[in-house]
Amino acid sequence: MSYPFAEIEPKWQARWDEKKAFRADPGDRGKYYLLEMFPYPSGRIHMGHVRNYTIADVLARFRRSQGHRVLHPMGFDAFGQPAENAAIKNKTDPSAWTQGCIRQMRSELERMGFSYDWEREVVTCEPDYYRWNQWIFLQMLKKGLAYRAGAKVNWCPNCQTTLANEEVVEEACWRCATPVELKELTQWYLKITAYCQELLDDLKQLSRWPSRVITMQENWIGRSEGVEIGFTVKGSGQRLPVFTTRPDTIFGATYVVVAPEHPILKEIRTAADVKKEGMATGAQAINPVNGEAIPIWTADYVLMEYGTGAIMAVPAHDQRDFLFAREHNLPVRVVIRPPKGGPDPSQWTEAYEGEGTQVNSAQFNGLSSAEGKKKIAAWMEEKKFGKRTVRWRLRDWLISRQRYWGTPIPVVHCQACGVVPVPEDELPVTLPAKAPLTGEGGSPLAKVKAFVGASCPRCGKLSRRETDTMATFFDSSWYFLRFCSPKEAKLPFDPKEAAYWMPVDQYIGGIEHAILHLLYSRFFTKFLRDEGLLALDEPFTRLLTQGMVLKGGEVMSKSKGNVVDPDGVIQRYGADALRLFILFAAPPEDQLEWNTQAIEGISRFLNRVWDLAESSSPGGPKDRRGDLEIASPPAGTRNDISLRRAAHAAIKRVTEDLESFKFNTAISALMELKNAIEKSPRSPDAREAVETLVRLLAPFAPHMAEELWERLGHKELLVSNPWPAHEASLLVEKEVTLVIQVNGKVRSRVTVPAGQDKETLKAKVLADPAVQKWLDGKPARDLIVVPDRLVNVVV
RNA sequence: GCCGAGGUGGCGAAACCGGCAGACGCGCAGGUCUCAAAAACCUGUGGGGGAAACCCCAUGAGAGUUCGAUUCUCUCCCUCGGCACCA
Repeated sequence: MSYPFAEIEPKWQARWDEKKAFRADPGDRGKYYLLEMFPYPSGRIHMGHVRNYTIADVLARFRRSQGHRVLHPMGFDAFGQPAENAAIKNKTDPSAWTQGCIRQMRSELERMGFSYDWEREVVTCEPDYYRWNQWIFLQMLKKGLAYRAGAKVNWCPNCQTTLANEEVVEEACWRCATPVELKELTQWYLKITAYCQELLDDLKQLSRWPSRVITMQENWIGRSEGVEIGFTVKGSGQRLPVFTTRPDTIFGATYVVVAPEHPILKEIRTAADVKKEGMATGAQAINPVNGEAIPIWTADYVLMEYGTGAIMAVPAHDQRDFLFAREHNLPVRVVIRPPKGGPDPSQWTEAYEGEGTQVNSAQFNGLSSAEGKKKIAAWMEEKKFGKRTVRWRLRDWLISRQRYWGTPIPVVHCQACGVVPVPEDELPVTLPAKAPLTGEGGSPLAKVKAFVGASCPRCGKLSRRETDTMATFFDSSWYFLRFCSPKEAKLPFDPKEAAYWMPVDQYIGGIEHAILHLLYSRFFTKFLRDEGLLALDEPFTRLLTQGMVLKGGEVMSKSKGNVVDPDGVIQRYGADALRLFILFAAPPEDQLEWNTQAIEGISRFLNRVWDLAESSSPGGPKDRRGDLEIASPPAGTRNDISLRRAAHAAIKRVTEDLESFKFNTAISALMELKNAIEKSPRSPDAREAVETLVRLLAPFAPHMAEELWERLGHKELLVSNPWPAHEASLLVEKEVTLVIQVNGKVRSRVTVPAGQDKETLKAKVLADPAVQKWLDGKPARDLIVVPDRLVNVVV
């Protein structure tokens, strides 16, 4: 029979709630802000949530018992398109749908025993929250960091809305995988590119982030240093700047390529059709460094959005140019001689992109290409042929969405005054309760007459309210600040509270947010710092990205039909067993394969801990093995300290493992302690060992730990009990068993007093019959001693 | 192609700073209890040889450094994740 988890789990959840046990109250070891990426309220929690939040909860409980003042909040990222789609499908409205989902998820999170300070709950679709989205937007507008621009934008024909660059994955919508179209639209952007350099540089401060996240952000920001070179069109003299990172190859340019959308094509060509894969324009460009006229081509391998939309082609030293030149019979001129192989390009099968020696490069001949790169760039700048410059891959962030369930963008379009911001004291611009939702395109808000009609804040005339809403990534870019003072009414957050709690000491979430959410949050933090509301550069000191939960080697998903519902597992095994399993099955960053048999094993472990503790509590029943009488130990002498030692070794190990997030080995240490107690049930130290086990178990299986703690006769809550400390003196070994190796192979063992010197050991080891046998009469050449561990006899 | 992470029993995984490879758990095998089964409990469990003592092999493959390598260096193979006409 299992221990009664179905009774004790709700009992302790209610007790913790009653005692407000998880409020962010003072502690004497400083603050600790622990945050998980808050969930999108989709209906039910899934195993990914369980894993994410269990990892965090163990840390929260551990830090609390160490005396930290822990801020561990939870909220809901409640705006967004899925709620709108679900509302259409279920003939309800997004607000009601979302509120229902939140209730459901909140109760599931409570059933897991997660220790949140629910008084700080933040729900982004509440006007109390999104008014501050609008406020932040207006500050950005004032600073020119929010702007409207017409451009070709990514458009998802299925979702009927625009997408940010970050939301396009392999040229398809990140949400529904529909191929993305380009559409010319006037939209709202945030100027994240104003912070390019800082977003890149400050990655260096994030030494506690996983390196792959850093790399992904670096690649996404994509800084390249190069030279913008002033080519001109032959005849008209019109400017045609190109961007290159390889100024050392300028003398090898044999043609110029412009993007098919390049505006210059209108000037130099009359024919309207532009062959995408590549065609000559007939026009020529002048290379400023040598006055040479080279043909201008157009091809779609040159992108209008990057650099200047035009390149100088150096087929000898760029593989794409090389292939293009081969195909169109364009000349190849070598200007970097490789260390091996000659400069005859007709022999080449591919471009040489490495370093070498400058040739065919006028006064720069003979220089190494690395030197040539610097000298030629400097020379071009001096001669005004071009200027050194930096280009970024990162684009500004498109935030307009043509959807209903989001934060209204707080501006008004006036015929006379243009775009006019809604005054701050009129915020929030409230989302109307009802709007005609069809999912068929166009902003639903545009069809709500009462919403659209607004008087211009400047001239008072009837104007049209902006009907696009904000991308929900806006909402999640600063929610961690709102948690610091969730009821603040004058500003998005109280700067004093933020100064105390920020930065987030530990952030935990999925790797899928490595770019979007984390980059946007870093941007917002820097902006709010520049606004004087924050005094820090980076919001998240330490980041843990947990691995995915798989079943049958695949991510759990409805379409694959391999979803394991957390609630079902709780009913069958209890929340404590689920928590323990998910921590034990794999290290937190690794993928985790769901295994029903393994959770049976965890359940077995918990039952045995229960029996051990019960049999040692006053009047408790006997253990199921029937031979334990821990409650009334025989009047034994304390000559055997092995169980005490085991208990204190467990304290040390679990503490260290928790510090370094090694939950799986921490749990195996708990299992070892349990095994040790079972082996010496009559030891006079059994009671202390059991209590230690219960205390160490508390962060992992908090309900069982509280219940057993109470049954062991304690009155106070275990959550407010300090974390145990180990007695170092107990762990000092008086005797050690040394491994004896001969030539690096284990041949024997010897038990000796700890800390014995080499000479004494040598005599002992050489006298060992097994060593004698392997020496076979030969003298020992050397003796390597690793203190209290190993002796290696070298023959 | 570039960048990042990784490859250890039948499975999930351990192994501090270069020092007993496989802790802990699952599974499996044998046993106890039972009319029987399940549950629970006990014992064993990397591969090979041997009656046993004990010996040999083994951390993707191959080399190197070292008294000693899962750990450090080099080459190669494979898996997973991210980015990708970025000039």
